[in-house]
Amino acid sequence: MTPKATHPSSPSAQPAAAHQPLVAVLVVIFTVAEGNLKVLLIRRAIEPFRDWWAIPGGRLEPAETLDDGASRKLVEETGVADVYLEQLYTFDGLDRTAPQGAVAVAYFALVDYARTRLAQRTDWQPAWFPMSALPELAFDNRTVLEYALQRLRYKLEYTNVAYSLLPERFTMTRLQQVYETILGKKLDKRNFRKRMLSLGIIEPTTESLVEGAHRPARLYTFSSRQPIIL
Amino acid sequence: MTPKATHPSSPSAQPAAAHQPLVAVLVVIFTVAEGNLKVLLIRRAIEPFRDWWAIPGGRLEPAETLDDGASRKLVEETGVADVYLEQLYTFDGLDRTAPQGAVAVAYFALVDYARTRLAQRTDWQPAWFPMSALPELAFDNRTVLEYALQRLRYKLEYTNVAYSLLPERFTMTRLQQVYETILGKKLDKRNFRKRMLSLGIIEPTTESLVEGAHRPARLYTFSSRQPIIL
DNA sequence: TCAAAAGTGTTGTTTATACACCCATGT
DNA sequence: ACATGGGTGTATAAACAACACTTTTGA
Repeated sequence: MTPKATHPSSPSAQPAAAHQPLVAVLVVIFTVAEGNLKVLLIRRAIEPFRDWWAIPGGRLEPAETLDDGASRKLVEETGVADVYLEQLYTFDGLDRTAPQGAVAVAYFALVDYARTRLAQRTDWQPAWFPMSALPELAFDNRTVLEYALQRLRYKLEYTNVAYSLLPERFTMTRLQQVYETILGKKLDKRNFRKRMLSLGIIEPTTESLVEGAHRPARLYTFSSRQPIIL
Repeated sequence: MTPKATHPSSPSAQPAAAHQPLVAVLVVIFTVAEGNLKVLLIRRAIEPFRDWWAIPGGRLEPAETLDDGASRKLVEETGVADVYLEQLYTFDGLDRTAPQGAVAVAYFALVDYARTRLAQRTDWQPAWFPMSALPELAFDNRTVLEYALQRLRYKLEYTNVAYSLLPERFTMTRLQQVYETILGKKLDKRNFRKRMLSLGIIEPTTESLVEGAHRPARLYTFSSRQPIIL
């Protein structure tokens, strides 16, 4: 959803160019891999905070909407489109190097690790970091990540956004692991299965996955791959 | 809460001044009065949409944060401070008169009608409108109002934000009317009282209010006048 | 036949809903 | 004494939490 609007000009408005804050978009990209919730960070190539890790982002292109800018950034960094992407919050810039001020419109996205192909750039070095082991971050990007994580945890409880973290077909255990990883706690297997099925967010397929020296696991799919509030 | 952050400059960043979108703040100010949920609108004094009704807002002053700008607007229009005020969403400008684009950071506020003193300005004419009988609005401000109303309804269910709509002391019936007005439906009196008290969001005082030819009503206060997630 | 993960039901507790009468007051 | 809004409890249904054993497979 991207409603659009703008402001009435105020009588106290300044001359157009003076002190107009810069606008940037940030995209917090989450994935679940190897039992960890991971976030994509890039290494800054320029001052300020040169060589520090930071949330990917940048300025809007001419005539680009915020949503479009966020989508573009996401594709540039990971190669994926059509994933869950929502506006998170708009932060005041702490970038003291921008004397006119800076405003960062943050988004967050959920991607299936297996589908991502990170941009290979020597100046940029995008890489996944576990949320539990973050490096030191430029600006106050840590605050942004914590805010995004909190929002993700809430959304997981009352929406089907997990669809964006998993492939077309998956086992119930795999889905449960994704929930457990993000929420940071163990869940009861029977209650979890009951809930997922009774809420109708996933459906069994006729296929199963033979994986090891044990009973094969039924494969499931999401009933909808559009965001749904339960 | 106002976490702050900014962006890493991108290698694809444009020259600093070109196509930089304008930033404005919008403040959706709600109150409950006369059995209606009302919103404060102003009449635009300038083009575009001159003489149309619109959500109050404007540009930031030099070195002003978004939260500060929203607070300032709120005080300018209503004279009240220390009320519930939160960032709502950032909208893409549809203001085609701004060729470089425009971004509107929308906030919403809840005020006690009895405490407000509207600015008396001939060029500005702030006035309360029931959400159920809005005039035609400038830009697509209607979308913003609907988004704000939806958020308010959600918040009412799982927070104590109603404190910002009522005076220090109030009757249980008054509180219930506020909920009913905003949610747009009748609530059961006994269940409502049980819930408010068991969640601990309000507390009885020793006082009561003698009002008419019937039993006096006990007065209550909010346990906290800070926002609390229940 | 053993190890490993998949799969499956019941019970108790908490939370939400529905619903009707008595109470204190002013006129 | 009556009209007005204030105030109270109980029974049912629904949602959630706790908990242990059997099944299917490969080695």
